[in-house]
Amino acid sequence: MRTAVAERILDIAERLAQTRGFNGFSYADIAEELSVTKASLHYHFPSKSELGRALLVRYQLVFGRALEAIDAEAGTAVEKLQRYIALYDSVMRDDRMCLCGMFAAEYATLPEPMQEELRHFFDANEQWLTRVIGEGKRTGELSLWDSSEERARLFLGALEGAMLVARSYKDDRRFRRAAEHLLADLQTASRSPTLRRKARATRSRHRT
Amino acid sequence: MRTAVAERILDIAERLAQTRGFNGFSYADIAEELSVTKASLHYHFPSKSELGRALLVRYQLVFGRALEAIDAEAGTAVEKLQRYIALYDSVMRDDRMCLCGMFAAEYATLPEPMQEELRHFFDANEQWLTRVIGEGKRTGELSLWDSSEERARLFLGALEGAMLVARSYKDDRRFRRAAEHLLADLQTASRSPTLRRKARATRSRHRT
DNA sequence: GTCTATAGGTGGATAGAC
DNA sequence: GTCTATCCACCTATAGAC
Repeated sequence: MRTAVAERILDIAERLAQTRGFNGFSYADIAEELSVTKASLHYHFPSKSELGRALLVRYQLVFGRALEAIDAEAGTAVEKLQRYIALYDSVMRDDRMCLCGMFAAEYATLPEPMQEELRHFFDANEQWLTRVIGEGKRTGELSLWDSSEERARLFLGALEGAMLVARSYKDDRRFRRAAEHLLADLQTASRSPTLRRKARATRSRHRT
Repeated sequence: MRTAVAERILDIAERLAQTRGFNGFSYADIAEELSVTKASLHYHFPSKSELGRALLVRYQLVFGRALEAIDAEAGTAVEKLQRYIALYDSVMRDDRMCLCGMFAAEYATLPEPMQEELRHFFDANEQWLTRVIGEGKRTGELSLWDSSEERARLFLGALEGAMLVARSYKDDRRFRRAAEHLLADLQTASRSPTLRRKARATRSRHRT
């Protein structure tokens, strides 16, 4: 179990990381906001690398619990995806970027342990989305011409990208619209014969 | 007209910015690669802020010319979008992130002149995409249930996000697949009555 | 234009008193 | 656990010789 001070440090560091990036804040920033010295912070998190890893581990834990709550409470696949989008939306409304989207941009500069945790986050999200989209496919709520996994990857990437761009305009409606349209596409992605031909063509291209 | 040395500095800075971010490289990095001293760099670009702005201005110029070339050479809207995607794909194959996607992540830490140039880049891209998608709509190549502008924003954001995530896996096929599926959605986004109802609902929600 | 030298600041991190 | 004091590496930027 982590101390209350450590949690406060993580809270502040998380917000700074989500707004300015991992390379965009320092121990001095946290220290000032918490009204302690930099040295005190090093007692709780000896290195910034360890602080960053702790941020990612906690973020995944919270995110994972949120996904479990969605599974427990939401009925249909569409409802689940709507609540998944709402998770991202609440981050945007707080003028933040998804922590992992932010770290993905800085990937090349991150210590290896953080890179590993980051991939783990994306893997877990893709797996959850793949499952939910697969459920929706089976129940007939969603109609895709491609695989649930491909669709999950597109979905995740598109949400991250929509956040990224919307932040430059400080316009969270931009994000919400993109998210809604993305979900609408899933619910309707064409059943036309033309489309099915394309799907076959795309799939065969990927096999090569 | 800019000197050859200034161009080389921009080339190196651009690659560093696209891989490590604007806050992820220093004058020392460029100096070492160019085998000159840091002081020499300041002769060409007095401050890092000005260097960053020069990067964005040149990037937009090159990108803008590429879009003009697409307009001149490509026939159909689908061909244009394919070539637009190819622009991003060539960046990915070089293990880079779109410069502007990268800067978008660091937005909060950028000097104001760079923030302005960044929004300008996204605006120009959205306008071009809006026009091309609108063309495809009129010719019947594309079938969307929402506006060309909304679709353009989703398209741009989704490409940026797909790049962002794919880079964490050093897997450019990930990006290509997402891009292909995104385009396929555009070519087919459902004509079903169910969809049209949804479109009306979405539009009315946005009016409020 | 490029160099040496350096200023002035901030980064992460540690030692040791309390 | 938190502090003061300090280290050293690195950052952007400038002065002035060549």
